[in-house]
Amino acid sequence: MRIATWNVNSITARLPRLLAWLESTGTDVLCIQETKCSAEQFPYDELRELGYEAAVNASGRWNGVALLSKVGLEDVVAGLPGGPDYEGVQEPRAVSATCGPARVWSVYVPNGREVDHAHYVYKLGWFEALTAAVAGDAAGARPFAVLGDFNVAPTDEDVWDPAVFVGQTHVTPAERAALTSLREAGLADVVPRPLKYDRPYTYWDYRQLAFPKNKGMRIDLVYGNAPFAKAVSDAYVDREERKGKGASDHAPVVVDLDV
DNA sequence: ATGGCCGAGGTACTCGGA
Repeated sequence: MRIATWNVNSITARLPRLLAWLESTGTDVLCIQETKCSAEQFPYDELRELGYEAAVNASGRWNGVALLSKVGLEDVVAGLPGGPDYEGVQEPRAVSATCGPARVWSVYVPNGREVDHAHYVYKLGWFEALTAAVAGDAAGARPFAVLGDFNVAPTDEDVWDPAVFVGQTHVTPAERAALTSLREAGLADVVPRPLKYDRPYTYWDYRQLAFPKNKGMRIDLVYGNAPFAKAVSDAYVDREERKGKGASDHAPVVVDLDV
């Protein structure tokens, strides 16, 4: 089974590339972030024609997540149970379902904006609720994984120049400790291989030629429990999808499982 | 080739992204 995660930065803007990519890769399950669409705008029909069922948690121009599956989509939960509000709103940042042999979450963790900003406090609270919500499945015998845009670079090796990020979000000890807590709950960082260069970055800013210069970050992560991690036969970042006109600023992370 | 931001809402420009 092939499972992947991709922050598409608007499913409407990305639809032609998304459909072509799904067909060319034969992906069975895709976790999508930043759909940036309302529930009504979601392209169910186009995806159904390619054989995908969809579970969607989306409410407009910001955020929004989805799960696509060709191998079944059962017991869908929209949202993060026990998750915090931001400015009084439960934002659409999580959706989970059982896809064939695996239980899967698609998550779009809050950005945080600036260290100690209210959004940063929200980000840490969101991680805390996520860890509590997944603890049971993480310790279970069924293959289980949380995939998505975690908005944290796990180590200094996961940013193109650590000096540039000093004092900024995505690299702080508190954010990295949140990832450590997830690992302590039983999830392992399934690190993909890069298709070029030495580091498996998944995000490159649109500005200042960041992609051609490989000024990237690894912030799109696959956190799987032991049965999931044991089944991984390959994992890679599809940087080809970051090329050219009409690309997202994130590349897909693809994981092949023997299940 | 991979090239100096992009997308949504709404129709000027602001917000969010990391």
